[in-house]
Amino acid sequence: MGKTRKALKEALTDLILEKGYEGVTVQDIIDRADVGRSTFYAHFIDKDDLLMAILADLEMPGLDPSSWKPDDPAFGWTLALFRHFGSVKRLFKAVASSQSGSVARRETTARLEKLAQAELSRLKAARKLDAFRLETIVRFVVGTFIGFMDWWMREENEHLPAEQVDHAYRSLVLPGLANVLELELELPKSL
Amino acid sequence: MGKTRKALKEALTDLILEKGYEGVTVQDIIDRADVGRSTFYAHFIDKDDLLMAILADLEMPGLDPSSWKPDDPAFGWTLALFRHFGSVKRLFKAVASSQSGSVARRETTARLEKLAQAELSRLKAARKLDAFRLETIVRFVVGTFIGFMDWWMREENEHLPAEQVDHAYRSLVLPGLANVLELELELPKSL
DNA sequence: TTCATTGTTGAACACTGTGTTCGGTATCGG
DNA sequence: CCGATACCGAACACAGTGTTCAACAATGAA
Repeated sequence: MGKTRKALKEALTDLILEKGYEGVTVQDIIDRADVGRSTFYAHFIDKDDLLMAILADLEMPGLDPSSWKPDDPAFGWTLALFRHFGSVKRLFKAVASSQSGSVARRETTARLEKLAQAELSRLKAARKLDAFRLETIVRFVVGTFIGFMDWWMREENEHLPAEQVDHAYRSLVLPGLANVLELELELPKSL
Repeated sequence: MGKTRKALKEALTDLILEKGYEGVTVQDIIDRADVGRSTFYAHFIDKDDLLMAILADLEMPGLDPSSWKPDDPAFGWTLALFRHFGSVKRLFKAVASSQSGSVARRETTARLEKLAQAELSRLKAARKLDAFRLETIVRFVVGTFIGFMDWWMREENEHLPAEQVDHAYRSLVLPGLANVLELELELPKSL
């Protein structure tokens, strides 16, 4: 349960979307959640801590590298990722928007990097790469993914279906991977 | 001149590198610069304003789209950009590191987007694109560029020559562009 | 030199926001 | 009804911001 915790998380989510993370004060949060000041600090260390709790609510389910099969298409799971984040759009916007900044962003990035890492070591082509190049590629894959998420979450693009975003992502990112990994990947073409 | 202004800019640059933008207080700055509190506010509105002044010091010179010739190679100027930012590494790290956050980052991004925009409208292939796809591509080019800069500025990668960073950037980014623009670009291969 | 201008100083202040403390109240299972 | 647990909110100490002001220093022109 935790009715109070939930109220606090919802309050912060709302407020971030209204005026950005930096602009929200603890007072704002407890007013909105209708909760006493000391109660807030009984549940969370500070504002950042509450943000992390919200972040935890958008865990990525079913994106477990251990469930991948050897001949799944390369990076075939990106659509599922876009779909998942799309389904928790509101939370994602609050948590990963450029305003809420670094805290949550680092977390998300780290998780995605593990995914990409796993995918690359699955593809035999990655064997040719030393740790250094591998890290470059991982950052490229994840950085662009986050970039597309940011772009998708902008008001003008919100309405786009996950399929279209994924298609754009793959059109722009996969060719570069194919190039450096010396792999053949199915490339979508027109944007 | 502006001896005081200079002292303040140098103080903030130092301090950001030491403990991150958020952690620096106005008191820290004026102590380091050996300047009175009121003097600080006589010169700058606030900490952000001072940061912007530092940012202005890394203007990108000679990267003027109007100097490009019609048959320059596509995106041939990225090396010059990497070189330039590399030459003001210290400033760049202070100003654009993930810690100093959004303010400066937005500025830099906006400038780079203008560059990329200009380049795309120079390439005849861009004619086929509507504003929507064009914006996607611009964000991709600039987002990845900033991503590479971030990566380059990490302690472990600092020593890399601009040429190598540019090579990695082009290897990963250009193929995607070639794909969606239906262009032939000279692609560097191995990372 | 004298004088005015311009830049600088630092103490004092009001203000906003943080995180803690504590006595008191509400709620609820047993 | 009891006691445990959660919650309340006022009060507080603290850190940081941005402003104000009277006084001081440096410069340079007349």
